[in-house]
Amino acid sequence: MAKLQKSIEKKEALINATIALVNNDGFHAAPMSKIAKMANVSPATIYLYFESKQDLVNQTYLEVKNAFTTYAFEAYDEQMAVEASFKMIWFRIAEFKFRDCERGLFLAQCDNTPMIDEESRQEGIKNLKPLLDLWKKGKEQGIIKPVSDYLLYAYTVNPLSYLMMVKKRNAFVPTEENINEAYQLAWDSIKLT
Amino acid sequence: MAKLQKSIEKKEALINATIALVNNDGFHAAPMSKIAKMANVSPATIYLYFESKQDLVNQTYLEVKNAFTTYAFEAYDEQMAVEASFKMIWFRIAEFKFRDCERGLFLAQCDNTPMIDEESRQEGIKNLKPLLDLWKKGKEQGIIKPVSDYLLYAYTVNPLSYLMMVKKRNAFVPTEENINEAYQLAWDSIKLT
Amino acid sequence: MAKLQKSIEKKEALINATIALVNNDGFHAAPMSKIAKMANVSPATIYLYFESKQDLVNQTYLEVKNAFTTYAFEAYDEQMAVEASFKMIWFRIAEFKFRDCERGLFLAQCDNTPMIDEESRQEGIKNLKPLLDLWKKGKEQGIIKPVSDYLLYAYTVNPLSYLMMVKKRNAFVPTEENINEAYQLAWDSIKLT
Amino acid sequence: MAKLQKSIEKKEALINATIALVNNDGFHAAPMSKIAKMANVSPATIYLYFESKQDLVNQTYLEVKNAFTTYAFEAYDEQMAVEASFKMIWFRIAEFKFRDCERGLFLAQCDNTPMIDEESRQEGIKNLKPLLDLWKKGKEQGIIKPVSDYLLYAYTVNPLSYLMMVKKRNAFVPTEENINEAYQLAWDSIKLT
DNA sequence: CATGAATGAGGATTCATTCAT
DNA sequence: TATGAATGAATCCTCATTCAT
Repeated sequence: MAKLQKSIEKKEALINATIALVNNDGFHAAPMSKIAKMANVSPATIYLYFESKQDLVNQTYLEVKNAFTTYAFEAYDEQMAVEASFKMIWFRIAEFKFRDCERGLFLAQCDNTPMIDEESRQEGIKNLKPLLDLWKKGKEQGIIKPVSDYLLYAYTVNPLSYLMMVKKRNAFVPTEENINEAYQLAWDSIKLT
Repeated sequence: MAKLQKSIEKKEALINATIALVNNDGFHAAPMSKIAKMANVSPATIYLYFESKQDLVNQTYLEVKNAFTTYAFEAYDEQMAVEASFKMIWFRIAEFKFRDCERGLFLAQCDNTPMIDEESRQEGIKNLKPLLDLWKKGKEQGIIKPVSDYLLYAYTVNPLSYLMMVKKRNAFVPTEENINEAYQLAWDSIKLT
Repeated sequence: MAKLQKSIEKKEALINATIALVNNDGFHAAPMSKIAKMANVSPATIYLYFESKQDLVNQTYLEVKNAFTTYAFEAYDEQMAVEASFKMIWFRIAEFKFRDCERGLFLAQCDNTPMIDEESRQEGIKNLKPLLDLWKKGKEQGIIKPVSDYLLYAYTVNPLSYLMMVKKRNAFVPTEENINEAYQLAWDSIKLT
Repeated sequence: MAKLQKSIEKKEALINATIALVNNDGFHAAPMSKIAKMANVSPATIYLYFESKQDLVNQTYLEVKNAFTTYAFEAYDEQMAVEASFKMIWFRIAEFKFRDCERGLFLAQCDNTPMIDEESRQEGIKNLKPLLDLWKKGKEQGIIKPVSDYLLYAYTVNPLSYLMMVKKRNAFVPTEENINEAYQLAWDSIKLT
């Protein structure tokens, strides 16, 4: 229906505005009035879709996190070999982050900041299940080091957040080749032997 | 002199309060009034030591970054072998971060947020020179992968920031053994062969 | 429309409050909070109508200056003789100042104080054009002394500001007769022969 | 004594600083700290010489007003004819104001602003006695118009304040000849016949 | 006398949120 | 549903004044 459609579009616009503004200035410099203006909406309208600023940010986080993991695991197939699976997922993660730079950056800032409710954070983590399953299998098969998932995450996925950051600041803009190198570092880090 | 001493103590107290409050609530929820209260001074007093809130945060960042790198490179000796050097530095970094958790966390938040002036950020980066020198040597000697320093940093030092974060949230509190594992992941990631 | 009407009323109320408070206490003792209270609005509301305190004062000045000159020159007719014109304008000026004492006083304070932006001051001066034209004609016809307009202004219009001041302080409350005398002083001052 | 001397110098410096700062920015933008700095003195020191900021400004006013009238009436001689006396006094007033521009301006601002205590204002007015006496004599002798002293003041002395103002703003810088013209306007204004 | 450090009260301004329409 | 206007609470910061030395 047209009405529902418009409603969804407005919500989308608000979420996009939130991402853009929080990315540039941080949470504390992204006032509701600016978000509203950027989304071509009255400040009051935001409260038709979100309960509060916190809620807006939380939902934005979840929305992006969902898109992120959906994309990452879209082609995932439990039948594939561990290393191949990991490689594919890792590259899809990288692809998402570097292609949709704004969204990737936003996630990074959420993950490194007391900006998101603990509840939403937990919610976001659930999405990673396929990756954790894969790691479990990898460990069982003696392909991946038998260490905490937190360590595996810290050394494979999280570095990409850092690289996003420096890219955003134009300190280091990674090339295709750099991405390949990065994958190698990630895999060498966690693979057994 | 007693006066100078007191002055230094007050500045120290303000910096500590800033770290604590920014860690818990983020920049946007760390008002000057709270910082003042926590440091047992009047809000107006802050402005005797710092020009503005931004200046306070910048200086805090630099202070901590200095303490951090000073500690990390304290025992560094150019004569040592590359791997041994790296291991020592890495462990000192880890030690600093996990021992002085608050400061480690504060740095992580500064590094992943548009909270710090670009100028101060640049200033902070300069301190890493010894590590960059070491990597250069390592690459020349064929011990470390010939990739950008940004990649090496992303896969050795930055993961520690992530681990700090999850520790702070009590999601995963690393043991001594975990630290050792983490080092192994870091080294395996960047070493050549 | 009712909404627009209310909006205008509110702006009016703010301007009136500004005039009253600046008159009594001077710019430095007319805080936005007091102005808001006197106008029966929240401090924040002021910023819906004015960009800043400076803007509020500038606009108030221009508003009053406009009302003032509009009134002064309303009945002005270029065809009239110079002396008659001058007399009429002078009396209208006097009438405005003494009838709407608050506004007259406010202008006087603005004109004798570094309170108004230079830009707004220039804007306000433009309104005087009819008087300057009249003086030009008077000089050409040998009726008015051939001296700078600044001198003519200083000896005809500005004295009224001074008289406002002393009236406000209840030092000397001019009667109808005093006004007539004042006019005589003004005219004798600038007329030729 | 050297000590007393130094004390007087300090007070003088404070008064000069007050004049300069109030002239440029108005009372509200002349903080004690700036005044202290300009006088090369600690803020606390001001309070050894003046009870409060208000007291400082009041005393500055009286000091300047005294200097002003002292100079104006210095050569006054009751025996002289009325017109000659008036001319002399008027020119000394003009001379003071235009030579010591800063002080002249300061007086003008004090006289047109609720900046000075009523008490100090009254005190300052007393100094004008010689001029009032002269006017009285002039009226008795049928030389000066029989109107209120306030009117006479408004049309002879006060215009000079206005001319100071425009000079300060570089709108109109009076020449020697302009001053002579101004005197003529003043005298024509109040003289009888 | 003189001061630099310290501060409580208050200033302008902004912001998340609400309400009348 | 959508809004522009409105606001109380809070934010950063300044200032006149005081106090320990």
